[in-house]
Amino acid sequence: MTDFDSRLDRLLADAAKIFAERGFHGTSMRDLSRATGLSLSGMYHYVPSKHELLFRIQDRCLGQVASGARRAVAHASDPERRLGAFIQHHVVFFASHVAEMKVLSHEDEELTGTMAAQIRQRKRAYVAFLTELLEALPSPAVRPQVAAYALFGMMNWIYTWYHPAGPIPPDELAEEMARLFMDGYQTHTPHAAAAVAASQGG
Amino acid sequence: MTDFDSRLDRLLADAAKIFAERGFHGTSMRDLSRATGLSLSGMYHYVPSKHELLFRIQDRCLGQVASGARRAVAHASDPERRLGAFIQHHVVFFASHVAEMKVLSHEDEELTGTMAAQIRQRKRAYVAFLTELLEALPSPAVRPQVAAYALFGMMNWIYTWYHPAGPIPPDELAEEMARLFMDGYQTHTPHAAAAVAASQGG
DNA sequence: GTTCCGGCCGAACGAACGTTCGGACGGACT
DNA sequence: AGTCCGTCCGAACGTTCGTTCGGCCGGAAC
Repeated sequence: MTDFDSRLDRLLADAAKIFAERGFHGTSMRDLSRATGLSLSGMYHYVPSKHELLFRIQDRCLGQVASGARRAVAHASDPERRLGAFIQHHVVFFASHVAEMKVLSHEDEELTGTMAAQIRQRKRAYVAFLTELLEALPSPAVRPQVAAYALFGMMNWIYTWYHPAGPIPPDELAEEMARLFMDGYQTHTPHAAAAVAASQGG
Repeated sequence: MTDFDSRLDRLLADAAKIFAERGFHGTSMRDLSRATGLSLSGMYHYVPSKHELLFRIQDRCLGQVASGARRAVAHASDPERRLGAFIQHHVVFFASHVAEMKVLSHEDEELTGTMAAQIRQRKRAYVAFLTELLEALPSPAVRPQVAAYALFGMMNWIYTWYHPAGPIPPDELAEEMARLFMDGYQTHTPHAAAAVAASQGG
């Protein structure tokens, strides 16, 4: 990796943090200048525009979750474990890349033209990937599409309340969300609830 | 209701629509002027600032969901039905007030000072209300707080993909989400799945 | 030792921003 | 007829925005 590339990476990471804090429109290039230590005009040697900065952040992050998910799912044998692996990976990845994932989730409609189209397409592919996992595991009551969006909502909402350094470790949160999605909050089917309780020694 | 108040209501509704489309920071007072038909300075007869406009939209909407939820829950007898009523109401309300609810969900960190504090407090109360419903209905595997945020995520994510006029009617979506939250996607407990399938004649 | 070039900057550009101000208009009161 | 007040406006305020431009600087190339 060249010197230029590593400096660019640093810029993207810093920018993601500020975008996550103040929002894309709420952040000025001067804010980024202050946060990165680069001068206002200096940043334009790494990126041709503020929008491209957002695009690069989103595109890179999307590539990382998607390829990570594919890798995680590949290791699992049956459809149910595959779905579990997807959830586990997405939640843990989210927790360890909060800024980028918040920017990816929250600044969804700020890009236009080609950049917007490319991000939209990659997002669709990622959603389709989950939908296929769900279709391989049909539910009697819930449409796969609805289930996919509901699950993404559950997981992506994380950035509004969850603190990775708080009392709940990321992998525990992932486990809890996987269980919630697969088995439900489960209060009115005592036998199933008891089975789950027994299986965890509680 | 005075003439002034009804005009203000109209302004808030129009502004909510534009805020939902372009975001708070992405919307200029000139955009709102164009959309409402009022002049740029004319709008300042109804509201002292752009931020107060956002606050009024959020505050009113929050009051409506919260009181609606209380009303819906009051009619239900047992804890499980109460939770179901809450979900049903929240989803259906969301679907019929998409713009306002999107602004309420998405423009969460744009207010400051007193206005931010007031909205934050009312939101906390609304979350607490759901958390109490969940605590009255303990789950063996999922913490009520996690369940509450997961459920809100599932429901509030709606604005990113759901179209009320599309193939899925709001009350059907609500039903599906309630079932998903309570029973889970349910594929590995055949007896429970079969029971649900039988109960709906499938 | 001179040239060259990538990295970086200060200063400035025109445009757009939220907000203000003085006044125009018209119906209700005296 | 004259006054008042709520409604609304055009024009402008100062500020901040994203972006550009000309040039400085230091090390590599010749």
